[in-house]
Amino acid sequence: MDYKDLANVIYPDVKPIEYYEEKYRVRELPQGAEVTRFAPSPTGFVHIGGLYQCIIDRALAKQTGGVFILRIEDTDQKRKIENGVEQIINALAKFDFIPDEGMISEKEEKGEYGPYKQSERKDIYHSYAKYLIEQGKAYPCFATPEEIEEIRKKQEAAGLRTGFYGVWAKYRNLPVDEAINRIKNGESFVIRLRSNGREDRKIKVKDSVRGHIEFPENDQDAVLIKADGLPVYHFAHVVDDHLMKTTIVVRGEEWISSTPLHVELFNAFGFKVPKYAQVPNILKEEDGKKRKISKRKDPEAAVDYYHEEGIPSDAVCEYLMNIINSSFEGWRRANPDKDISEFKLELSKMGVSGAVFDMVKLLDVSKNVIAKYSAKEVYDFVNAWAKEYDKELFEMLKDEEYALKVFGIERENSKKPRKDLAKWSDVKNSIIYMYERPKEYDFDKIPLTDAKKVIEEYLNIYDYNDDKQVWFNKIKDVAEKLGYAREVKEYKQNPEKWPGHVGDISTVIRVALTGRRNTPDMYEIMQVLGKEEVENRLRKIM
RNA sequence: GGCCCCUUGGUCAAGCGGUUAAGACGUAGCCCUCUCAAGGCUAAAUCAUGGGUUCGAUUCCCGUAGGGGUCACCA
Repeated sequence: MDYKDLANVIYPDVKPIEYYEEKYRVRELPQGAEVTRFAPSPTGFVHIGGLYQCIIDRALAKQTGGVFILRIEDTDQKRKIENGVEQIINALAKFDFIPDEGMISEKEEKGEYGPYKQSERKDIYHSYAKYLIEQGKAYPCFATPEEIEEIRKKQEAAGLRTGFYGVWAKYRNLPVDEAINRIKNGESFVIRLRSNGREDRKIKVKDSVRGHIEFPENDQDAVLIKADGLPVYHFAHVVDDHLMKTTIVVRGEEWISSTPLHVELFNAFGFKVPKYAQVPNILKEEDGKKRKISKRKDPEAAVDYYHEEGIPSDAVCEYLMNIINSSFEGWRRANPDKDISEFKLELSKMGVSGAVFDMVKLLDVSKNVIAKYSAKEVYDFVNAWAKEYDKELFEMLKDEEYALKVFGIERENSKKPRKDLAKWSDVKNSIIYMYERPKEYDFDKIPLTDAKKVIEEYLNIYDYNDDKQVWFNKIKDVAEKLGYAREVKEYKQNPEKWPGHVGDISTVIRVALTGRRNTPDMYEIMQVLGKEEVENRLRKIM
């Protein structure tokens, strides 16, 4: 009885790995092309950190002529939720992340290197596990939870490292025939790596973001295949990324400490180790301390949050790109109209320390992004957002022609478009007065009787067809007639000479029209409201 | 606790042996302006700490502190 017999007892009916090695050929890609992959569990939840990784994955693939894969890591049944894959795909699609290859719906996929859902790759994992067993590089382990606990306690009592290694790896040297007997008796078991590593030897791993990292070799007989027959992450990662020809693994920094194991596994098979880019987490500041942004505590950890708030996905991506490569900001300034995909992302320029998520900065980025949209684009975005999240706004926007005029204020014919919108959820409040007449008026320091006089005078000379210059001169005329300074500058030089200046007069008109003291350009507002509405609103004061 | 990673203004950060230590967001002030949003200008604000190495350290090395990660039949 040898390892081969053992392997045959455990996995009698699987194909040899040569079959898969033959099936998944080397990709025909340009020199230097990167194959990247985003590999979430089907929890239905996309974390902002996941989006961050996707941006890197896609950028690397795109700028090198490579491939961006979406793979689903569903080897843990506990993590699975109904339609989790679909939800992830949809969430990513909202940010224009359409993978080149991999899952495209709950059950469908595209590409030649699948299946792209790990639960459907069981046979493949078994083939590779079998190969390792035949080589004596893996073995069945029958340790019960109680045994494992016992070992751990002994190790702790002795002040040693915990885990299955060296003499502690209880079933590592179990004779083959005994193992076979136990298996035939139906005993539950896992497959563990028979590690060759030594803790007193160092290995150096290159990380594309951090440079070289040195650690002790892995010497743990890590579990490869669980008792349920599904692989553990480490094993699936090695098999999948080898077979899918991944060239660079972008993943969170929590994986750094397991790379020695991964390297050992790649070496055990004789496979080429991919590059690793282990990226920092996005942090949240709380009570002066920084911590990883959390799914449970922080709503902004979920990418859906941004969609609900109406923060354009372009803005979120640009903000994240800022964190990935801070030179992006300068590039954007120099290339205001280029697509984000034209920016050349460089892993070596990436920050390594983990950035605190800054919502204020995001909103600022968002203002700039929105300022570049045309009235029609704004309309389409707002409309789509309102349809889902604000029925009242959606109804308000039914008259598209009018809405386009409203969104065109200080936008459409302006070289310096207004920058006051940061998210679609701000829209209603910022345009409501274009749809509803003011309910109350507050003229600030101007008494109501004076306000009425202003309106009365103004109504006499108001003409819808005036151009902006004439329009403004008429307001100045009203100011002068009522004894207010015609120019703000004059007023500032001798404030005691007048009760106020032209600005106060226009404030009266503004409040009468909109109920607000602060609005965008009043001339444009009046043009959009139209002659009749302007006159009606003004008369209402009287 | 072992191992590993990280540490420049409030935040994101440039820097890669000699700099007045960029820039952006935010904050404050001024200018512009019919108000606001912008825009322009200006200001305050940073190299965690102790040792080395060096003519010279933010930069290189070591220690310390602080933060984070990891030590699962979870990813």
